[in-house]
Amino acid sequence: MNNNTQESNIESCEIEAIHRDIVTKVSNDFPRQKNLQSLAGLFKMFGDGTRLSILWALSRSELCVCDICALLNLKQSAVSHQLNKLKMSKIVKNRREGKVVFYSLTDDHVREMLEMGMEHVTE
Amino acid sequence: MNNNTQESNIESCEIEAIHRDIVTKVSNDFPRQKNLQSLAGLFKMFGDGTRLSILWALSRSELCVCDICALLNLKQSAVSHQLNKLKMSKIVKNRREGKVVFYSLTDDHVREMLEMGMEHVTE
DNA sequence: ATTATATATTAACACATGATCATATGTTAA
DNA sequence: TTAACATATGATCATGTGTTAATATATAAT
Repeated sequence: MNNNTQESNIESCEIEAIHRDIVTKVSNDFPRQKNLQSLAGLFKMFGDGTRLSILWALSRSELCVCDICALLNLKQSAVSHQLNKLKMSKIVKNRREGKVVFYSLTDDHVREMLEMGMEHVTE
Repeated sequence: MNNNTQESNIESCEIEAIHRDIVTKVSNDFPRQKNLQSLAGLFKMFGDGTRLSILWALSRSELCVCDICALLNLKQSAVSHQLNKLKMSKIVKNRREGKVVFYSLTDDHVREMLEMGMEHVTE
């Protein structure tokens, strides 16, 4: 009877109240903030047309910067900047061979995510 | 001998040249610009901490706006704005029940993508 | 009708982001 | 060393984006 009682199934939402049972349940196996932020950061890298094109290309073959520029018709500087971001995010890696730097995906997870996403879009 | 010949495996990159054979190969089964843009748009929705939290919550249970606010400790306005974007992107749908509006994921693809991404992050 | 509650919308602002240009760095060959 | 080339980096600018406060709308109860 006192107001500490958590009454569920009552649809009042005065300040913070809600369907408390459900919220509690969802709240229990919720990812750590840290992981959610990382995940958002990962998705963010996929969330730009230029980067996504680059990633798709790299999912087909290792490529040098110049290849990517030609393939996607982008300025070298733009490509380099985006590759740097992708590298910071550990999504791509690179190796130098003389003057040329080759980029490739760090692992197959990325490829899978691209393809799963593409399914969603094209279905 | 004339300069129309496409010499591959020659590492010159004067203006647009490159490893032309590889570029051509990659270029062939490249997604349509339209689809790439859609896909980038989809990933962009996942690429924000607030939205991602909301989506993760919704992947566990249908929730009303108020539930989400309480669960994630966010302002109602912020939640409403992000839910609107997610709805525009066809990632979530909603139904009204009296004063309360319940949101849920439109399909299971989203859940799969979230989990696949989380694997990548937590491994 | 009036009130209370849940959600949506608008405008404003601070901040993040991508493209570009100019320039720097690193590598090879002469 | 110098020249040529591939790539990287820094600064700038225009645009995009998330949050907020204030307000509007919608529904239900009195």
